[in-house]
Amino acid sequence: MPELPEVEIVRRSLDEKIKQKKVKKVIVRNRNLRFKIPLNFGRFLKNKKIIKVQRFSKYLILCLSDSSYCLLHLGMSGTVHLIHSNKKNSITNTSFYNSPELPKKHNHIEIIFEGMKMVYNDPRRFGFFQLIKDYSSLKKRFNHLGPEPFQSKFNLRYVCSFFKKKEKNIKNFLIDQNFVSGIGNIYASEILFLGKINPNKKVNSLIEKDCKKIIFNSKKVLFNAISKGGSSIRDFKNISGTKGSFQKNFNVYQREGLKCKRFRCKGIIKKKIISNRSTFFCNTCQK
DNA sequence: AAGAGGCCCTGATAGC
DNA sequence: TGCTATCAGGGCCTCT
Repeated sequence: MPELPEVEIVRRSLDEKIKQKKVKKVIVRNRNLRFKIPLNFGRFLKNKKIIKVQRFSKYLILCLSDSSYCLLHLGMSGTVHLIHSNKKNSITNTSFYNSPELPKKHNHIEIIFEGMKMVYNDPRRFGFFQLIKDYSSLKKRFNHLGPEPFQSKFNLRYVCSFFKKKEKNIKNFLIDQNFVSGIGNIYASEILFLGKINPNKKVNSLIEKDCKKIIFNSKKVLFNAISKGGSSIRDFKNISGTKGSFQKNFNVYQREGLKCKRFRCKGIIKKKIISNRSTFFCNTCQK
């Protein structure tokens, strides 16, 4: 599910629901995620308040009351569920309602608050939690990441200078988090379609106008996706169980063999594997 | 240094 | 029905 827009949707509902809540208890059911959940995980979180929930790129950041942080990355298949209990003060037992949304398998972590708990589910285990002791460690943790498309640092000078002398194709760069962070495999294809740029094009052959289009459309696609509640493919739902609808706005992603949606374009959408990831584009209007 | 490729996992679906 | 192969929204590591 998760590129920047989907993570932002999760962040918003999480922030609304658990802000100012105090962690009463943590249950680690399965420590095996991308990084093994450390043994002190529960102890670290217990009795701390969630001041707010922030996000950078595809990372959720739980800001804790002692100025430490708990990072959460959803990987490919991570989902967050909030389960409300009907009875207060009975958190030691299993007195929570089991939401119909909560999967039976792969519930790794439960963070229990007054009256509700947050459950992290992740079948493929590519997601992770990380405990960060202070702000400078948090900065360091994100050091390798490029700017988000929304940041002013993601500007023409930055993009052009990054592209100089680089031999990789543009699709590859859009999903390269060192270059720009938050764009994943779906939105990369969509961004290139809007700019009429062929995903195979080498970045050192892009002209300034192309770079401008990439910057503009990166913001546009992500912004639109957020405003539609993200994309729900394979039944992604947000925390409240509502689906996003941006998948209805896909121009190319998962549209192999279908007609190009661009006005007057007679092209057919092609699918090509570029650096091991499916890439969709119109080979007529994307030059 | 940059780029290609492989790997970490489970589950859904397609094809036989 | 049941097998196998392929693919999936990400990130990190190694090798050249």
